[in-house]
Amino acid sequence: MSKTSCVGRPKGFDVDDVLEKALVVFWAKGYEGASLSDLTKAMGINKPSLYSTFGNKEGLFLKAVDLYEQRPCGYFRPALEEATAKAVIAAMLNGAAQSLADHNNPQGCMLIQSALTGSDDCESVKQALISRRRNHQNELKIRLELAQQQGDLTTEYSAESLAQYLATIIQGMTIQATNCISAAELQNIADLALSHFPGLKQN
Amino acid sequence: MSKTSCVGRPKGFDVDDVLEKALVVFWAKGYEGASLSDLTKAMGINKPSLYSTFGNKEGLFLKAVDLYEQRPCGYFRPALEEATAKAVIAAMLNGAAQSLADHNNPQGCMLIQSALTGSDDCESVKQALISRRRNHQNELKIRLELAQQQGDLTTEYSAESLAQYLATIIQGMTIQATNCISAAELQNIADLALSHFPGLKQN
DNA sequence: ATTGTTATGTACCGATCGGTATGGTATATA
DNA sequence: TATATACCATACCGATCGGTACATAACAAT
Repeated sequence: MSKTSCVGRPKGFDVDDVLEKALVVFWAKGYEGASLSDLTKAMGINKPSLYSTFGNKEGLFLKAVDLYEQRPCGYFRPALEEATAKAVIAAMLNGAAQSLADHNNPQGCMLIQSALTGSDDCESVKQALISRRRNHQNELKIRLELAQQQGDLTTEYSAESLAQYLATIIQGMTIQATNCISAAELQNIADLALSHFPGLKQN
Repeated sequence: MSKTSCVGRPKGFDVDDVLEKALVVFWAKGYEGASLSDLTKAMGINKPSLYSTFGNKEGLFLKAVDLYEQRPCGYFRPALEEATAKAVIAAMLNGAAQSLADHNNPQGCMLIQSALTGSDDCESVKQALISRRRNHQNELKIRLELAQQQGDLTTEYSAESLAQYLATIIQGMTIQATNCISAAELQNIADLALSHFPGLKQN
């Protein structure tokens, strides 16, 4: 995408590498809680390098969010690929439980907690995250509609309602994950949710 | 409680009144997102008055959180007083749906969103909110244990698990409420959760 | 009216915020 | 080797951050 610059002094750092470092800082401290000195320290570069590469703080954050959604340990997209509604929902809940309990990562979900509140300056970032959350829920709705067509999810409730319900439970789990609860407790929540999820056929 | 000061110049404002104004600002912008100029402007007082009355920003915030939990429109404590487990859970879910949909308030739940992330400076505030969330969940657990003793909640699942599960759903609803969803959608989530809640007997 | 006490308004504090100007340094092309 | 180009380090910018010193204003007690 960005043409490899063939002239001039080469960059002294790997862009993807430092973006991962920035991601962790934003994930843990939020958009406004992460200062530029926090970021540059973690990334191992200084401000002019950051600005020439990523534009500004907001640009860096949005690229970090892109990375967050695309990283291989994400559970959302793979879950959508499961064969049945029950398998999709199980993969979502179990994936959330495992991912949120992973202590190699900051606690909680970056899409939710990094700009839930903030000063007026971060309104655009807040809206960007809300939009991503809604997009996720919509992708889930489309998958559940397909399940209803394929017959492995009842039509007692609309796919939209069920997608919203599942999204709510997962969002709740992301908050619980910030409350220092154990992996077993998170898994227990996932198990309860799956075993009582509306509209699932027994297989 | 605080003895009425009978000497010296009287305050030019009502303490509870300005605290309510501060509460709204913290609720909407979070602890760090709310600046002192935001606060003093909303409260109609200036900084020395704020500091002499509330100590500092953190003291003001904690007193605002106290007020948040005690205000008459809170649904949590009244729900605990309901007669049966099903009535308690229904009151929680319906109360959350109605409260979160009320556009006279900022979106979402102050206990969750006002310090979910932030700079290192706000660690004590974060912990204070986590502690309050856990206390709420514990009060709910105790109520559900009573329900199990009284026989209107099965013992298939522990009261602790069920309290955590309900807390998760409500916390998820508070996030959904920040995503600009409608009152009807929130109520629909509450209805789904209640009709599929584990351990409830049919009455 | 004087005194003691408390509240208020203004102006200020050092620190940090996000962001940038500048000059030196390292590399590819010619 | 000369030159153009891009990166890096430092030092700096105005604005805002949370918090406070100080003088004045308003009240109660005397």
